[in-house]
Amino acid sequence: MQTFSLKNIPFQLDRTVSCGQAFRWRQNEGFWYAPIADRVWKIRQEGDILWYEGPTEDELVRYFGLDVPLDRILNDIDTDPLIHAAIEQCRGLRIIRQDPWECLVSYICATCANIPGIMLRIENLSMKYGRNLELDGQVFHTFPDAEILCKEDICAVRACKVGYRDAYICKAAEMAANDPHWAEEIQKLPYHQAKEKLMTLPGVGPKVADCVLLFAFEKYEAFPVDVWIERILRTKYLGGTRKLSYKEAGEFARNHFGQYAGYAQEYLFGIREEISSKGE
DNA sequence: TTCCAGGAATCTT
DNA sequence: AAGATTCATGGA
Repeated sequence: MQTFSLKNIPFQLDRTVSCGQAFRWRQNEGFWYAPIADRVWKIRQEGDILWYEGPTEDELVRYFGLDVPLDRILNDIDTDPLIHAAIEQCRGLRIIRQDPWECLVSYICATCANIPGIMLRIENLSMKYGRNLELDGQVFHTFPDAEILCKEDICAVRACKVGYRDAYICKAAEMAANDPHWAEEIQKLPYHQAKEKLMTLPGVGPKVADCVLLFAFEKYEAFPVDVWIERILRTKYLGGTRKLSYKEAGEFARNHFGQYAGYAQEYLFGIREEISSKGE
């Protein structure tokens, strides 16, 4: 087991892995476990110490974005009382740098589903098509490569209970398998062009594209607007009754929160239940 | 049972 | 350019 010192590095592991941005982390006896790429990662936080095994230190820092100047970003987006409260409550929540392929399929599976439902679908796909890994007597499954999924029949994929998303997943697999450099190309593009390119895939609309850009491509202008975020913007920021269009919501947010609007989105998402249950 | 969920595609106005 | 409908599934 290795250690990493978080001195002067704000980080909350629990919040970061359980806030709904990544779908494969599970807690067991004080540790968080997840299959990341080809290995199982095991990690826990005690104050400003991380205990971990699985990744190298560089991989750990990169995945959790520990090299990102979080305090500076939070200071930058801290433009009103509500986001201020979210920052107070969630400080240390970081945006994870996920694998682009797994992230893409995950958010294709995320449409019209709650977080437990998304996790189930990802797990089903991985159990059926991934490879087995084991740690501490627990079995994990790698996320299936595009090269594997693109050879699958739509019906076989559908058996993973992905519903109408079956064809979308197969199409995405075909794209990724035929164009191994797709992710590098997206990475190079500025936000709006990267988004347009992702949206050429069936099953990838503005919301899914924004999630993938934010959680896998470090495009922090991306501001995913789901039903929760739309409700918060409408009732707490714009005081309106009319439902906001996706474009309106995103433009307002980027204008209001600035270049790190994506972080603001994740912090507001982090307190979505509290906001919604305390009445309009 | 009913309603809802990190929506998108397709059809109607 | 906006609305309404449909899609499939599981959680609450």
